[in-house]
Amino acid sequence: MITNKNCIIRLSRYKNALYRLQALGFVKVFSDNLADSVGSTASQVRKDFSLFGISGNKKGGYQIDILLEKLNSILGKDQLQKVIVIGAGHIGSALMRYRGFEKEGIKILGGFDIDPAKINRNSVVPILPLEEVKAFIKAQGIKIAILAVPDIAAQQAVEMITGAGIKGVLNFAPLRLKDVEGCIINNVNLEIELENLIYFVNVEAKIK
Amino acid sequence: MITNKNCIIRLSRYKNALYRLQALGFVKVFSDNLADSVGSTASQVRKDFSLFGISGNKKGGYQIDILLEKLNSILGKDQLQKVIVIGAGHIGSALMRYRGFEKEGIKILGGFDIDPAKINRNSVVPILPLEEVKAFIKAQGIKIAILAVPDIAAQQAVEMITGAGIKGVLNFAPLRLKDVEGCIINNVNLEIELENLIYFVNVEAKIK
DNA sequence: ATCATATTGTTACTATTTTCACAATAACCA
DNA sequence: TGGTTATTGTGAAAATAGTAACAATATGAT
Ligand SMILES: NC(=O)c1ccc[n+]([C@@H]2O[C@H](COP(=O)([O-])OP(=O)(O)OC[C@H]3O[C@@H](n4cnc5c(N)ncnc54)[C@H](O)[C@@H]3O)[C@@H](O)[C@H]2O)c1
Ligand SMILES: NC(=O)c1ccc[n+]([C@@H]2O[C@H](COP(=O)([O-])OP(=O)(O)OC[C@H]3O[C@@H](n4cnc5c(N)ncnc54)[C@H](O)[C@@H]3O)[C@@H](O)[C@H]2O)c1
Repeated sequence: MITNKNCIIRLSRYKNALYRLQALGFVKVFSDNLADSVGSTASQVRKDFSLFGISGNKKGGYQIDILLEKLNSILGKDQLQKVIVIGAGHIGSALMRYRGFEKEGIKILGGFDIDPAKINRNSVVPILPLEEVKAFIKAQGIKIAILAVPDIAAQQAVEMITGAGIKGVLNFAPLRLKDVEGCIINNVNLEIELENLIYFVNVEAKIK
Repeated sequence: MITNKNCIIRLSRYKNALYRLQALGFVKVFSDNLADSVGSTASQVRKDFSLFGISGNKKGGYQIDILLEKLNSILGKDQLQKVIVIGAGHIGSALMRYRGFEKEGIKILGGFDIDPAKINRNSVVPILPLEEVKAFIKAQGIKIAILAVPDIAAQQAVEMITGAGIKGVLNFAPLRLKDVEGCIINNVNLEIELENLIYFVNVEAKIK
């Protein structure tokens, strides 16, 4: 079982590139085409596929539609992925208004907030009171949540939603949440992303 | 010169943890304390420090204030980091309204948009017309930009701002931008982040 | 039908990253 | 003061990730 995060990210990139190639009318693809479109190497592409038992045709490359089917299945794109957002503030609202997730088969079913002023049951993605989140998760069988609450509220929120059945959290609050048994917590820490970028820009500047 | 991105991310985490420890009244810290607070190992902490020539005291651990000074210097936190945002839509606005960057010494000086309706020279972070971006970058000596424009606009936007002196871009558009000589492009691809999380949640579910 | 060629799939190799282990030594204690 | 102990700093080992090489083979050309 593959636990290499970068490898899975590459699979997403291959998938995206394949849709583009398909839209351009291509029916098959070679490992080096695909490598070019995602900025990788042909070896890496074949190695990645090999890890998942994906095979093509000697001299014939890979048939795009079959490849897409396999990648989509690995990535869970053969079923609609239901997601909720906790915290309907700046980031939470931006995510809920974003149309890009739907064409990726990711549907945000609702947002939840403690601030009564944020509640709106009639918006495209309804914003509901936090008290309803547990029932909602259970009723809809939701596994994935995006956490966009202030950092002081994050730990408690995670415990609440994992208690109700959430198995994966994408956390935007800039702190390390305590591991929860049976739940994967991934972080999007934009402060750290920027700090990282700044470091590498400075390093480059020093070389010259 | 260290090019290991994860290592630099860990430095950011150490730094953040050290501020928390300092706020709690601690003056010195041991590698295993620090490891605990960031979810790493004592060996990893000492190795990371060793790579940057940071040393502590045998049996005495590390003095937090000195350590912070060194980490801050490595991470470029000893000077204000000026940033601009291209695209004042949902994500761009959320970022510009976010107060969290300032306490990290990161200041968003302005946003730029092609849509005249978005322009607002009087908001806390002024939103200016895109035509002014080149002059602004040069006048203010800006090196870092956050790109929050629709994907079709992203490539052209990058070329424009790198031409004016931008050396690092944090790109939110879900596509691979062509490398630009002398500029580092890091991506925050939230579709892929979610896809990744979904994969690992599914894998966990299958194990059981 | 045969041959030359292009491309895969996998194994072997290399590089990078993390972990381990322990000598060196500063701090503390009796 | 001398001995004991806790902790660092680092080089060696292990684990992980990525690259290269090439045998196997399907395809298309003649
Ligand atoms: N906005 C950004 O650009 C940005 C950038 C980096 C990190 N972040 C992080 O993302 C998180 C959200 O940021 P934001 O700017 O959207 O903040 P925000 O204040 O705009 O929104 C937070 C929302 O969460 C709600 N909330 C508070 N406690 C809650 C709880 N227990 N349960 C449910 N909802 C709750 C609030 O009512 C508010 O609507 C924060 O942790 C912030 O540090 C934001
Ligand atoms: N909103 C999200 O939650 C979200 C999630 C994932 C990815 N993204 C990506 O982030 C980017 C921005 O998303 P958004 O939701 O903020 O979009 P948005 O449409 O709300 O905002 C985009 C803004 O960019 C401006 N713009 C267009 N072309 C421009 C140009 N050439 N120069 C300057 N400004 C220009 C538009 O006028 C608009 O104000 C997109 O690439 C999107 O795919 C957004």
